[in-house]
Amino acid sequence: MLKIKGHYLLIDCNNFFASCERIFRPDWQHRPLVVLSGNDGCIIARSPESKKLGFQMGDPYFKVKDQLQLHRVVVCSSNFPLYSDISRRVMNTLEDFSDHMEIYSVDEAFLYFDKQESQSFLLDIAHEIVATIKKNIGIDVSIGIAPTKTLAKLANYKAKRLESPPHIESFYDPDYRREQTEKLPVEEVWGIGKRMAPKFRSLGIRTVSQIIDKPEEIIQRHFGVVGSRIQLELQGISCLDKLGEDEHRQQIMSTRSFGQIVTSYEELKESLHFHVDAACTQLRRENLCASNLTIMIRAGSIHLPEHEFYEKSASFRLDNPSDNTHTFGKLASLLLEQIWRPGLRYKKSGIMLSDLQESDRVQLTFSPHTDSASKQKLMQTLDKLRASGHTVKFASQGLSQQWATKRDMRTPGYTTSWDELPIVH
DNA sequence: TCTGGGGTCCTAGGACCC
DNA sequence: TCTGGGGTCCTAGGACCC
Repeated sequence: MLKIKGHYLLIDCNNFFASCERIFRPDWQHRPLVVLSGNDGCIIARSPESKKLGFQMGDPYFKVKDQLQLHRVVVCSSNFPLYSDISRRVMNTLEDFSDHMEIYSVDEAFLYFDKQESQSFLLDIAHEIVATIKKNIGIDVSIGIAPTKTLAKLANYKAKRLESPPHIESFYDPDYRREQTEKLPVEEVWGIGKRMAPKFRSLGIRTVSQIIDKPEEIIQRHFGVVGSRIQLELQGISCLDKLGEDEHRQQIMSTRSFGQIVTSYEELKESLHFHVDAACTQLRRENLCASNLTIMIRAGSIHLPEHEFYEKSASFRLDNPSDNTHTFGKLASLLLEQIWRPGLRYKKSGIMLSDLQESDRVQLTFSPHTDSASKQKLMQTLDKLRASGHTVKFASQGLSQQWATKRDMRTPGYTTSWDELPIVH
Protein backbone atom coordinates (compact mmCIF):
# COMPACT_ATOMS: atom_id res chain seq x y z
CA MET A 1 0.00 0.00 0.00
CA LEU A 2 1.16 3.47 -0.80
CA LYS A 3 1.81 6.02 1.88
CA ILE A 4 -0.64 8.84 2.14
CA LYS A 5 1.78 11.72 2.14
CA GLY A 6 2.68 12.67 -1.37
CA HIS A 7 1.49 14.52 -4.42
CA TYR A 8 -1.00 13.75 -7.14
CA LEU A 9 -1.07 14.98 -10.69
CA LEU A 10 -4.45 14.68 -12.35
CA ILE A 11 -4.12 14.70 -16.12
CA ASP A 12 -7.34 15.28 -18.03
CA CYS A 13 -7.73 15.48 -21.82
CA ASN A 14 -9.55 18.62 -22.94
CA ASN A 15 -12.89 17.99 -24.70
CA PHE A 16 -11.66 14.47 -25.30
CA PHE A 17 -14.09 13.03 -27.87
CA ALA A 18 -14.18 16.30 -29.81
CA SER A 19 -10.36 16.47 -29.75
CA CYS A 20 -10.10 12.89 -31.05
CA GLU A 21 -12.35 13.73 -33.98
CA ARG A 22 -10.10 16.65 -34.90
CA ILE A 23 -6.75 14.86 -34.85
CA PHE A 24 -7.09 13.64 -38.43
CA ARG A 25 -9.04 16.65 -39.70
CA PRO A 26 -6.89 19.80 -39.51
CA ASP A 27 -9.67 21.61 -41.38
CA TRP A 28 -11.92 21.08 -38.31
CA GLN A 29 -9.30 22.53 -35.94
CA HIS A 30 -11.11 25.79 -35.24
CA ARG A 31 -14.64 24.95 -36.33
CA PRO A 32 -17.32 24.29 -33.74
CA LEU A 33 -17.85 20.54 -33.40
CA VAL A 34 -20.14 18.24 -31.41
CA VAL A 35 -20.17 14.47 -30.89
CA LEU A 36 -23.48 12.62 -30.57
CA SER A 37 -24.45 9.63 -28.43
CA GLY A 38 -25.54 6.26 -29.82
CA ASN A 39 -28.46 6.47 -32.25
CA ASP A 40 -27.41 10.11 -32.67
CA GLY A 41 -29.66 10.84 -29.70
CA CYS A 42 -28.00 13.72 -27.90
CA ILE A 43 -24.81 15.75 -27.57
CA ILE A 44 -22.13 14.07 -25.45
CA ALA A 45 -19.07 16.18 -26.29
CA ARG A 46 -18.40 19.71 -27.54
CA SER A 47 -15.41 21.64 -28.82
CA PRO A 48 -14.77 24.99 -27.07
CA GLU A 49 -16.30 26.82 -30.05
CA SER A 50 -19.60 24.93 -29.80
CA LYS A 51 -19.64 25.48 -26.03
CA LYS A 52 -19.38 29.19 -26.70
CA LEU A 53 -22.34 28.95 -29.07
CA GLY A 54 -24.39 27.70 -26.12
CA PHE A 55 -24.85 24.01 -26.97
CA GLN A 56 -25.20 21.92 -23.84
CA MET A 57 -24.20 18.43 -22.81
CA GLY A 58 -27.27 16.22 -23.24
CA ASP A 59 -29.12 18.46 -25.71
CA PRO A 60 -31.31 16.15 -27.84
CA TYR A 61 -30.06 16.23 -31.41
CA PHE A 62 -33.50 16.54 -33.00
CA LYS A 63 -34.12 19.69 -30.96
CA VAL A 64 -30.89 21.51 -31.82
CA LYS A 65 -30.35 20.21 -35.34
CA ASP A 66 -31.42 23.47 -37.00
CA GLN A 67 -29.27 25.59 -34.73
CA LEU A 68 -26.26 23.34 -35.41
CA GLN A 69 -26.77 23.74 -39.14
CA LEU A 70 -27.22 27.47 -38.84
CA HIS A 71 -23.83 27.82 -37.14
CA ARG A 72 -22.20 25.31 -39.49
CA VAL A 73 -21.23 23.06 -36.59
CA VAL A 74 -19.44 19.82 -37.51
CA VAL A 75 -21.62 16.96 -36.22
CA CYS A 76 -20.03 13.55 -35.55
CA SER A 77 -21.67 10.31 -34.46
CA SER A 78 -19.67 8.73 -31.65
CA ASN A 79 -16.73 6.60 -32.73
CA PHE A 80 -15.74 4.74 -29.58
CA PRO A 81 -13.13 2.43 -31.11
CA LEU A 82 -11.23 5.57 -32.15
CA TYR A 83 -11.53 7.18 -28.70
CA SER A 84 -10.31 4.00 -26.95
CA ASP A 85 -7.32 3.81 -29.22
CA ILE A 86 -6.34 7.45 -28.63
CA SER A 87 -6.90 6.92 -24.90
CA ARG A 88 -4.54 3.94 -24.92
CA ARG A 89 -1.86 6.06 -26.59
CA VAL A 90 -2.24 8.85 -24.04
CA MET A 91 -2.04 6.40 -21.11
CA ASN A 92 1.02 4.69 -22.57
CA THR A 93 2.73 8.06 -22.77
CA LEU A 94 1.81 9.01 -19.20
CA GLU A 95 3.16 5.74 -17.84
CA ASP A 96 6.71 6.92 -18.46
CA PHE A 97 6.38 9.81 -16.02
CA SER A 98 5.69 7.96 -12.76
CA ASP A 99 5.88 4.47 -11.27
CA HIS A 100 2.39 4.86 -9.85
CA MET A 101 -0.44 5.58 -12.20
CA GLU A 102 -4.17 5.05 -11.93
CA ILE A 103 -6.29 5.29 -15.05
CA TYR A 104 -9.48 6.86 -13.79
CA SER A 105 -11.48 7.10 -16.98
CA VAL A 106 -11.06 7.09 -20.74
CA ASP A 107 -9.60 10.62 -20.64
CA GLU A 108 -8.16 10.97 -17.12
CA ALA A 109 -5.36 9.52 -15.03
CA PHE A 110 -3.71 10.18 -11.68
CA LEU A 111 0.06 10.08 -11.28
CA TYR A 112 1.57 9.79 -7.81
CA PHE A 113 4.84 11.27 -6.56
CA ASP A 114 6.65 10.99 -3.23
CA LYS A 115 6.43 13.61 -0.55
CA GLN A 116 9.97 14.93 -0.92
CA GLU A 117 9.46 16.09 -4.50
CA SER A 118 9.51 19.87 -4.79
CA GLN A 119 6.89 21.99 -6.44
CA SER A 120 9.25 23.04 -9.22
CA PHE A 121 10.03 19.39 -9.96
CA LEU A 122 6.30 18.61 -10.28
CA LEU A 123 5.68 21.68 -12.44
CA ASP A 124 8.53 20.65 -14.76
CA ILE A 125 6.97 17.21 -15.15
CA ALA A 126 3.57 18.75 -15.83
CA HIS A 127 4.95 20.99 -18.55
CA GLU A 128 6.75 18.07 -20.14
CA ILE A 129 3.56 15.98 -20.13
CA VAL A 130 1.53 18.71 -21.80
CA ALA A 131 4.17 19.17 -24.51
CA THR A 132 4.76 15.45 -25.11
CA ILE A 133 1.10 14.55 -25.51
CA LYS A 134 0.53 17.50 -27.79
CA LYS A 135 3.49 16.55 -29.95
CA ASN A 136 3.04 12.77 -30.07
CA ILE A 137 -0.74 12.46 -30.10
CA GLY A 138 -2.02 15.88 -31.01
CA ILE A 139 -4.38 16.70 -28.16
CA ASP A 140 -4.33 19.16 -25.26
CA VAL A 141 -4.42 18.12 -21.62
CA SER A 142 -5.01 20.01 -18.35
CA ILE A 143 -3.11 19.15 -15.18
CA GLY A 144 -3.94 19.71 -11.50
CA ILE A 145 -1.30 19.23 -8.79
CA ALA A 146 -2.21 18.71 -5.11
CA PRO A 147 -1.62 16.51 -2.01
CA THR A 148 -4.92 14.59 -2.41
CA LYS A 149 -6.96 13.33 -5.33
CA THR A 150 -9.96 15.51 -4.53
CA LEU A 151 -7.75 18.61 -4.39
CA ALA A 152 -6.00 17.57 -7.61
CA LYS A 153 -9.41 17.39 -9.30
CA LEU A 154 -10.18 20.85 -7.98
CA ALA A 155 -6.84 22.23 -9.18
CA ASN A 156 -7.57 20.68 -12.56
CA TYR A 157 -10.93 22.44 -12.64
CA LYS A 158 -9.05 25.73 -12.25
CA ALA A 159 -6.37 24.72 -14.75
CA LYS A 160 -8.96 24.09 -17.44
CA ARG A 161 -10.31 27.59 -17.04
CA LEU A 162 -6.98 29.38 -17.38
CA GLU A 163 -7.05 31.92 -20.17
CA SER A 164 -3.99 30.70 -22.02
CA PRO A 165 -2.03 27.44 -22.20
CA PRO A 166 -0.42 25.54 -20.64
CA HIS A 167 -3.39 24.51 -18.51
CA ILE A 168 -1.53 23.66 -15.33
CA GLU A 169 -2.53 24.62 -11.78
CA SER A 170 -0.74 23.69 -8.57
CA PHE A 171 -2.31 23.59 -5.10
CA TYR A 172 1.05 22.55 -3.64
CA ASP A 173 1.42 25.61 -1.46
CA PRO A 174 -1.04 25.58 1.50
CA ASP A 175 -1.48 29.38 1.63
CA TYR A 176 -2.21 29.66 -2.05
CA ARG A 177 -4.56 26.67 -1.79
CA ARG A 178 -6.45 28.28 1.08
CA GLU A 179 -6.90 31.45 -0.92
CA GLN A 180 -8.30 29.53 -3.89
CA THR A 181 -10.72 27.36 -1.90
CA GLU A 182 -12.37 30.52 -0.61
CA LYS A 183 -13.44 31.29 -4.15
CA LEU A 184 -14.47 27.81 -5.29
CA PRO A 185 -18.14 26.77 -4.93
CA VAL A 186 -19.13 23.43 -3.33
CA GLU A 187 -20.69 22.20 -6.61
CA GLU A 188 -17.26 21.85 -8.16
CA VAL A 189 -15.96 19.35 -5.62
CA TRP A 190 -15.51 15.78 -6.86
CA GLY A 191 -18.19 13.67 -5.18
CA ILE A 192 -20.66 16.49 -4.53
CA GLY A 193 -23.50 16.20 -7.01
CA LYS A 194 -27.08 17.32 -7.60
CA ARG A 195 -28.38 16.06 -4.26
CA MET A 196 -25.57 16.97 -1.88
CA ALA A 197 -24.90 20.47 -3.21
CA PRO A 198 -28.29 21.97 -2.18
CA LYS A 199 -27.93 20.27 1.21
CA PHE A 200 -24.61 22.04 1.77
CA ARG A 201 -26.19 25.33 0.73
CA SER A 202 -29.08 24.87 3.12
CA LEU A 203 -26.52 24.55 5.91
CA GLY A 204 -24.98 27.83 4.82
CA ILE A 205 -21.96 26.17 3.22
CA ARG A 206 -21.25 27.68 -0.19
CA THR A 207 -17.50 27.56 -0.68
CA VAL A 208 -14.91 24.81 -0.46
CA SER A 209 -13.17 26.60 2.43
CA GLN A 210 -16.41 26.52 4.39
CA ILE A 211 -16.52 22.73 4.07
CA ILE A 212 -12.92 22.60 5.31
CA ASP A 213 -13.69 24.73 8.37
CA LYS A 214 -16.96 23.06 9.42
CA PRO A 215 -16.71 20.85 12.54
CA GLU A 216 -16.25 17.22 11.56
CA GLU A 217 -19.32 16.04 13.55
CA ILE A 218 -21.66 18.29 11.58
CA ILE A 219 -20.41 16.98 8.25
CA GLN A 220 -20.51 13.40 9.50
CA ARG A 221 -24.08 13.80 10.80
CA HIS A 222 -25.49 15.25 7.57
CA PHE A 223 -23.42 13.49 4.95
CA GLY A 224 -22.17 10.27 6.54
CA VAL A 225 -18.84 8.68 5.78
CA VAL A 226 -18.97 9.95 2.21
CA GLY A 227 -19.08 13.55 3.44
CA SER A 228 -16.36 13.03 6.02
CA ARG A 229 -14.06 11.61 3.41
CA ILE A 230 -14.60 14.57 1.12
CA GLN A 231 -13.86 16.93 4.01
CA LEU A 232 -10.61 15.17 4.92
CA GLU A 233 -9.47 15.12 1.31
CA LEU A 234 -10.15 18.85 1.01
CA GLN A 235 -8.16 19.44 4.21
CA GLY A 236 -5.21 17.80 2.50
CA ILE A 237 -5.52 14.43 4.25
CA SER A 238 -5.54 11.69 1.67
CA CYS A 239 -8.15 8.96 2.17
CA LEU A 240 -9.15 8.01 -1.36
CA ASP A 241 -5.67 6.68 -1.76
CA LYS A 242 -6.25 3.64 -3.88
CA LEU A 243 -3.56 3.54 -6.50
CA GLY A 244 -3.54 -0.21 -5.96
CA GLU A 245 -2.07 -1.73 -9.05
CA ASP A 246 -3.26 -5.29 -8.97
CA GLU A 247 -6.94 -4.69 -8.34
CA HIS A 248 -9.28 -5.84 -11.03
CA ARG A 249 -12.64 -4.27 -11.71
CA GLN A 250 -15.91 -5.33 -10.10
CA GLN A 251 -18.19 -5.71 -13.08
CA ILE A 252 -18.41 -5.65 -16.86
CA MET A 253 -21.49 -4.25 -18.54
CA SER A 254 -22.73 -4.10 -22.09
CA THR A 255 -25.97 -2.28 -22.76
CA ARG A 256 -27.37 -0.26 -25.64
CA SER A 257 -30.46 1.45 -26.98
CA PHE A 258 -31.94 -0.09 -30.11
CA GLY A 259 -31.80 1.65 -33.47
CA GLN A 260 -35.49 0.93 -33.85
CA ILE A 261 -38.35 -0.41 -31.73
CA VAL A 262 -38.13 -4.12 -30.90
CA THR A 263 -41.22 -6.17 -30.09
CA SER A 264 -40.32 -9.85 -30.50
CA TYR A 265 -38.75 -12.23 -28.01
CA GLU A 266 -36.43 -13.45 -30.73
CA GLU A 267 -34.93 -10.02 -31.39
CA LEU A 268 -34.56 -9.28 -27.69
CA LYS A 269 -32.75 -12.57 -27.31
CA GLU A 270 -30.44 -11.77 -30.21
CA SER A 271 -29.52 -8.43 -28.70
CA LEU A 272 -28.76 -10.07 -25.32
CA HIS A 273 -26.54 -12.62 -27.01
CA PHE A 274 -24.72 -9.78 -28.72
CA HIS A 275 -24.07 -8.18 -25.31
CA VAL A 276 -23.04 -11.49 -23.76
CA ASP A 277 -20.51 -11.92 -26.54
CA ALA A 278 -19.12 -8.40 -26.08
CA ALA A 279 -18.85 -8.74 -22.30
CA CYS A 280 -17.35 -12.25 -22.35
CA THR A 281 -14.77 -11.18 -24.91
CA GLN A 282 -13.76 -8.35 -22.58
CA LEU A 283 -13.77 -10.76 -19.64
CA ARG A 284 -11.33 -13.10 -21.36
CA ARG A 285 -9.17 -10.20 -22.53
CA GLU A 286 -8.73 -9.18 -18.89
CA ASN A 287 -8.22 -12.75 -17.74
CA LEU A 288 -11.30 -12.74 -15.54
CA CYS A 289 -14.18 -15.08 -14.81
CA ALA A 290 -17.67 -14.13 -13.63
CA SER A 291 -20.16 -15.99 -11.45
CA ASN A 292 -23.10 -13.66 -11.79
CA LEU A 293 -25.11 -12.68 -14.85
CA THR A 294 -27.79 -9.98 -14.83
CA ILE A 295 -29.92 -9.16 -17.85
CA MET A 296 -31.97 -5.96 -18.25
CA ILE A 297 -34.69 -4.95 -20.68
CA ARG A 298 -36.59 -1.71 -21.05
CA ALA A 299 -39.73 -0.81 -22.99
CA GLY A 300 -41.38 2.57 -23.54
CA SER A 301 -39.84 5.82 -22.42
CA ILE A 302 -40.42 8.36 -19.70
CA HIS A 303 -40.46 10.97 -22.47
CA LEU A 304 -43.34 9.32 -24.31
CA PRO A 305 -46.07 8.52 -21.78
CA GLU A 306 -48.47 7.10 -24.41
CA HIS A 307 -46.60 3.76 -24.35
CA GLU A 308 -46.29 1.63 -21.27
CA PHE A 309 -42.97 1.96 -19.48
CA TYR A 310 -41.55 -1.37 -18.37
CA GLU A 311 -38.15 -2.06 -16.92
CA LYS A 312 -37.06 -5.36 -15.52
CA SER A 313 -33.89 -7.22 -14.66
CA ALA A 314 -33.08 -10.77 -13.62
CA SER A 315 -29.94 -12.44 -12.31
CA PHE A 316 -28.44 -15.87 -12.07
CA ARG A 317 -25.51 -17.04 -10.04
CA LEU A 318 -23.27 -19.85 -11.22
CA ASP A 319 -21.70 -22.28 -8.79
CA ASN A 320 -18.48 -22.13 -10.75
CA PRO A 321 -17.31 -18.94 -12.43
CA SER A 322 -17.04 -18.94 -16.21
CA ASP A 323 -15.83 -16.80 -19.09
CA ASN A 324 -17.70 -18.73 -21.75
CA THR A 325 -19.98 -17.01 -24.23
CA HIS A 326 -22.17 -20.10 -24.69
CA THR A 327 -22.68 -20.64 -20.98
CA PHE A 328 -23.83 -17.07 -20.38
CA GLY A 329 -25.77 -16.99 -23.66
CA LYS A 330 -27.93 -19.92 -22.59
CA LEU A 331 -28.52 -18.37 -19.19
CA ALA A 332 -29.49 -15.07 -20.79
CA SER A 333 -32.17 -16.83 -22.85
CA LEU A 334 -33.57 -18.55 -19.75
CA LEU A 335 -33.64 -15.33 -17.75
CA LEU A 336 -35.31 -13.47 -20.61
CA GLU A 337 -38.16 -16.01 -20.62
CA GLN A 338 -38.81 -15.06 -17.00
CA ILE A 339 -39.10 -11.30 -17.46
CA TRP A 340 -40.16 -10.80 -21.09
CA ARG A 341 -43.69 -9.54 -21.72
CA PRO A 342 -45.28 -9.54 -25.18
CA GLY A 343 -46.97 -6.49 -26.72
CA LEU A 344 -44.47 -3.91 -25.45
CA ARG A 345 -42.22 -1.54 -27.43
CA TYR A 346 -38.70 -2.41 -26.30
CA LYS A 347 -35.99 0.22 -26.67
CA LYS A 348 -33.03 -1.05 -24.74
CA SER A 349 -31.37 -4.17 -23.43
CA GLY A 350 -28.18 -5.04 -21.65
CA ILE A 351 -26.29 -7.44 -19.48
CA MET A 352 -23.91 -7.22 -16.56
CA LEU A 353 -21.28 -9.71 -15.42
CA SER A 354 -20.32 -9.43 -11.76
CA ASP A 355 -18.62 -11.34 -8.94
CA LEU A 356 -15.46 -11.29 -11.00
CA GLN A 357 -12.32 -13.23 -10.14
CA GLU A 358 -9.00 -13.69 -11.83
CA SER A 359 -9.07 -16.77 -14.05
CA ASP A 360 -5.98 -18.36 -12.53
CA ARG A 361 -7.33 -17.97 -9.01
CA VAL A 362 -10.77 -19.39 -9.65
CA GLN A 363 -12.01 -21.49 -6.76
CA LEU A 364 -13.68 -24.65 -7.92
CA THR A 365 -16.23 -26.55 -5.91
CA PHE A 366 -16.49 -29.89 -7.72
CA SER A 367 -15.78 -30.30 -11.37
CA PRO A 368 -12.42 -29.31 -12.83
CA HIS A 369 -14.22 -26.58 -14.77
CA THR A 370 -17.82 -25.57 -15.37
CA ASP A 371 -17.23 -25.41 -19.08
CA SER A 372 -16.12 -28.44 -21.04
CA ALA A 373 -12.70 -28.44 -22.66
CA SER A 374 -14.17 -28.20 -26.15
CA LYS A 375 -16.17 -25.10 -25.24
CA GLN A 376 -13.06 -23.41 -23.88
CA LYS A 377 -11.09 -24.31 -26.97
CA LEU A 378 -13.78 -22.77 -29.16
CA MET A 379 -13.56 -19.47 -27.24
CA GLN A 380 -9.77 -19.35 -27.64
CA THR A 381 -10.11 -19.91 -31.38
CA LEU A 382 -12.77 -17.23 -31.59
CA ASP A 383 -10.63 -14.65 -29.75
CA LYS A 384 -7.65 -15.44 -31.99
CA LEU A 385 -9.65 -15.07 -35.19
CA ARG A 386 -10.98 -11.74 -34.05
CA ALA A 387 -7.57 -10.50 -32.97
CA SER A 388 -6.32 -11.13 -36.49
CA GLY A 389 -9.01 -8.94 -37.94
CA HIS A 390 -11.74 -11.44 -38.85
CA THR A 391 -15.38 -10.72 -38.25
CA VAL A 392 -16.92 -13.70 -36.51
CA LYS A 393 -20.47 -13.70 -35.19
CA PHE A 394 -22.65 -16.20 -33.39
CA ALA A 395 -25.77 -17.19 -35.32
CA SER A 396 -27.77 -16.60 -32.12
CA GLN A 397 -27.09 -12.86 -32.45
CA GLY A 398 -29.10 -12.80 -35.67
CA LEU A 399 -27.78 -11.91 -39.09
CA SER A 400 -29.78 -8.79 -39.89
CA GLN A 401 -29.45 -7.11 -36.46
CA GLN A 402 -32.28 -4.70 -37.14
CA TRP A 403 -31.99 -3.53 -33.54
CA ALA A 404 -28.37 -2.42 -33.92
CA THR A 405 -27.53 1.14 -32.90
CA LYS A 406 -27.55 3.74 -35.68
CA ARG A 407 -24.57 6.05 -36.24
CA ASP A 408 -25.21 7.92 -39.46
CA MET A 409 -22.43 10.48 -39.20
CA ARG A 410 -19.56 8.37 -37.98
CA THR A 411 -16.03 9.40 -38.89
CA PRO A 412 -13.65 6.71 -40.19
CA GLY A 413 -11.82 4.38 -37.82
CA TYR A 414 -8.44 5.93 -38.74
CA THR A 415 -6.15 4.12 -36.33
CA THR A 416 -8.44 1.18 -35.59
CA SER A 417 -9.36 -0.18 -38.99
CA TRP A 418 -6.96 -1.08 -41.80
CA ASP A 419 -9.37 0.04 -44.49
CA GLU A 420 -9.72 3.50 -43.03
CA LEU A 421 -6.13 4.51 -42.25
CA PRO A 422 -5.51 8.12 -43.21
CA ILE A 423 -3.48 8.55 -46.39
CA VAL A 424 -0.49 10.89 -46.27
CA HIS A 425 0.06 12.76 -49.53
C1' DT B 1 -39.44 9.41 -35.05
C1' DC B 2 -35.88 11.42 -31.62
C1' DT B 3 -32.91 11.93 -24.78
C1' DG B 4 -24.91 7.37 -24.17
C1' DG B 5 -23.00 3.72 -22.11
C1' DG B 6 -20.34 2.68 -19.08
C1' DG B 7 -18.45 2.41 -13.94
C1' DT B 8 -17.80 2.93 -8.29
C1' DC B 9 -19.21 2.87 -3.51
C1' DC B 10 -22.64 3.23 0.23
C1' DT B 11 -26.97 2.27 2.73
C1' DA B 12 -31.11 0.16 4.26
C1' DG B 13 -33.65 -3.68 4.97
C1' DG B 14 -34.68 -8.62 4.63
C1' DA B 15 -33.14 -13.42 5.31
C1' DC B 16 -30.99 -16.29 8.12
C1' DC B 17 -28.42 -18.04 12.08
C1' DC B 18 -27.58 -18.97 16.95
C1' DT C 1 -50.11 -14.37 28.47
C1' DC C 2 -45.62 -14.04 26.71
C1' DT C 3 -43.14 -13.18 21.01
C1' DG C 4 -35.10 -11.72 21.98
C1' DG C 5 -31.27 -9.66 20.20
C1' DG C 6 -27.06 -9.53 17.94
C1' DG C 7 -24.42 -10.71 14.04
C1' DT C 8 -23.59 -11.64 9.04
C1' DC C 9 -24.63 -11.94 4.32
C1' DC C 10 -27.14 -10.55 0.34
C1' DT C 11 -29.74 -7.50 -2.66
C1' DA C 12 -31.90 -3.47 -4.53
C1' DG C 13 -31.59 1.08 -5.09
C1' DG C 14 -29.44 5.65 -4.60
C1' DA C 15 -25.82 8.98 -5.44
C1' DC C 16 -22.11 10.11 -7.85
C1' DC C 17 -18.55 9.97 -11.59
C1' DC C 18 -16.82 10.34 -16.75
